[in-house]
Amino acid sequence: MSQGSGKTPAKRPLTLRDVSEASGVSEMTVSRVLRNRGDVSEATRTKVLEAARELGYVPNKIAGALASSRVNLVAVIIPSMSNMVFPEVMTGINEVLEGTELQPVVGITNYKPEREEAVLYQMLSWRPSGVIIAGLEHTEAAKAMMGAAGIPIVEIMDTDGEAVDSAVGISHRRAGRKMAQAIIDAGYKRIGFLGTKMPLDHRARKRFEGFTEVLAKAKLEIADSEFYSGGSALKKGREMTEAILKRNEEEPLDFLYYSNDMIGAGGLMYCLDNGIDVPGDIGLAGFNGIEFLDGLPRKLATMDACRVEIGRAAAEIIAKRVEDEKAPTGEIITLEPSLDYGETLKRKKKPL
Amino acid sequence: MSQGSGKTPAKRPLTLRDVSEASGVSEMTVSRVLRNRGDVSEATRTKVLEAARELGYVPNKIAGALASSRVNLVAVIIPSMSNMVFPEVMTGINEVLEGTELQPVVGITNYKPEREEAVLYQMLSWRPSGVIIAGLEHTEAAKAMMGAAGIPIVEIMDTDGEAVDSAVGISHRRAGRKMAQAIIDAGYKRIGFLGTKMPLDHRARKRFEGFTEVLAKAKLEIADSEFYSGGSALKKGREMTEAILKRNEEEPLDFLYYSNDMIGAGGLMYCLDNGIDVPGDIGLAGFNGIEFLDGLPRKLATMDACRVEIGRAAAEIIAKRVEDEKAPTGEIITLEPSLDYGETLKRKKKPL
DNA sequence: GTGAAAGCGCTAACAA
DNA sequence: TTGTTAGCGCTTTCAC
Repeated sequence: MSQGSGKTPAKRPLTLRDVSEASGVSEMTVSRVLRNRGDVSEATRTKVLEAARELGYVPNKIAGALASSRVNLVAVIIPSMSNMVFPEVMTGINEVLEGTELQPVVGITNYKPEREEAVLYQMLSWRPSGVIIAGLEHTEAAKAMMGAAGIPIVEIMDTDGEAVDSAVGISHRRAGRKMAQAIIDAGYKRIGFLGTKMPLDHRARKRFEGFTEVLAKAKLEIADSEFYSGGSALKKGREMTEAILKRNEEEPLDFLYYSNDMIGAGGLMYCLDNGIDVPGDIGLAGFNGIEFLDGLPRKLATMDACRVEIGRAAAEIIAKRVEDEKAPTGEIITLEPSLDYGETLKRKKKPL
Repeated sequence: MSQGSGKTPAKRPLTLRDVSEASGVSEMTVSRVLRNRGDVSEATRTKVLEAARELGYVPNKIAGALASSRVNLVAVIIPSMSNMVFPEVMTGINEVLEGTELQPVVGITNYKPEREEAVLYQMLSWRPSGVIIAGLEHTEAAKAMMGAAGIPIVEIMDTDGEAVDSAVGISHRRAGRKMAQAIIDAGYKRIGFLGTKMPLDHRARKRFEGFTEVLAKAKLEIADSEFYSGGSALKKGREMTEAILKRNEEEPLDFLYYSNDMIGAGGLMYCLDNGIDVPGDIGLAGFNGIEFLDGLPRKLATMDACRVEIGRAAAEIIAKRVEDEKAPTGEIITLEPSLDYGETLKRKKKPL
């Protein structure tokens, strides 16, 4: 059976040569069999496969990759794994890569540019076949590395800016604008903003910019805002909502725009627990369109960030480029975020 | 600056030799500088570093790993990334590995043994320094591979069974027993069970077994049960709760035990929305202790699975073994799951 | 259909 | 402190 079970003590890892000797077939042919390359007679193929299984041989990809200068790894570099959004992007990436030889390898940056640079460097040192990386904002060094890597690079989530190579995402500015317009159309006037205290979350920033821009055109502005960092987002949503509402009792807010669905859900619960009429007294909206929202007592208005689709499209770009060296570079795919009114944002008062 | 920016067109990836030529220092010494190994004069060190930066050189770990037969990768093989529990395990693993040269590489199995086997094979073919893998149940082939790999293997989450090498986790049987005892002590009698339809989730199964075992000792048994698969767990929790309660109206249930916190949260919301007195009319409990629960209108009783701690301990075992070849193998660490009564499970009626 | 020779880009071990 | 010589385990290439 396996190397460990009996005869041979597990010391030196097995090599092709061991399989070659055990099967009486040359290393080269063993290699061919194991990779399903070239013509090999059924007889030798069987001999080799048997010997390999018998020994418990696991090929050494390090050596293989060095010799062939082909590495079937795709580096995926994202800020975090704990906020529901990136796991969904991963789902999309996996869906596509499962149909290929390519394997995703994930690196986490925690929204820190210098960490991103380090992770990218580590990843590139394994000479992956491609890179999928969140965002368009990177250190100069990171951009230089990606520019010089000579492999397909896909920047995801965001298309408001300059891509190194390809990009797939939504315009967060546009998402912010769209939400602002819906809120204005519904007749809300005193709008509060609640978000994360993350100067480095460029996408949240861009949404905010688009949002305020449209408000300004309607002669409105954010009436008050509240920021948090760390902790249970649901709980923070509650707490911030309570704080911002209490702070504005003399001149009450009539809408709360949350920078993500989780704090939005917390806010919704706070309102419901306190008998606040949503969306009558106050409207609410989040961002992301996480599946989770379906289970809430009332469906939160949100805007879908097309996460799975972004993952899929990004992986497809890489797969295509790996398959065909001459596939076009610099492809930019802008998805359209869709607004879900849920049950916490009134529809437009009157048609335009 | 970088290779791409100007003079040299990005074609062949840069090698040590390029840096060697650019700096007029031997390849060997360049290698030493880049790895901070051995004594190198400050002068040459500077020359080399400058040349490397100038060219935008990124070392080739494939070649390095092959030459040194050292790979600073730790394979982490887990069933899923989308249920809050494994991201937390990852947090623990990262915390520890960040202090070392080691890098985690994650593979996802979707609770499928054959997928696990394939992922393991892929991972081992990169000759990682260690493996952290969820669960104690694997295919025979997978166990053989791990046995023969000659690297530290840590099976995590569960300690009810035989480990290949080391293990860190809780006893899920014990967790089930403990929860059953608390429920019985609180005086509940008609207990419903709600869980996932996942024959391959061995840990859920073991909890269930421990749970029913203790009920049996108290001459009780599960009055009814409900299972789901896929979809929004929160929503499913609601739906299943409604279904199981309606189905038992003539002889009402007084406790619902959920196999995870997310469906438990859905059930809690259902009860609150429908004016059911929790934990008076009916008690509720989940499993996992996810941070998320803090934001609910009422804190759900749960049992902490020690996820971050498990990740930390597993990573520490690997790190120790990598550092010291002769560190002991076969270490088993059993953590104690702690019961959190929250606000949905009454305390014991009277002291024993 | 099969095998032999020559590296892939780096590092261990030794020499200078 | 620095350089030289052999590989690491595979695949490429070319010969048979």
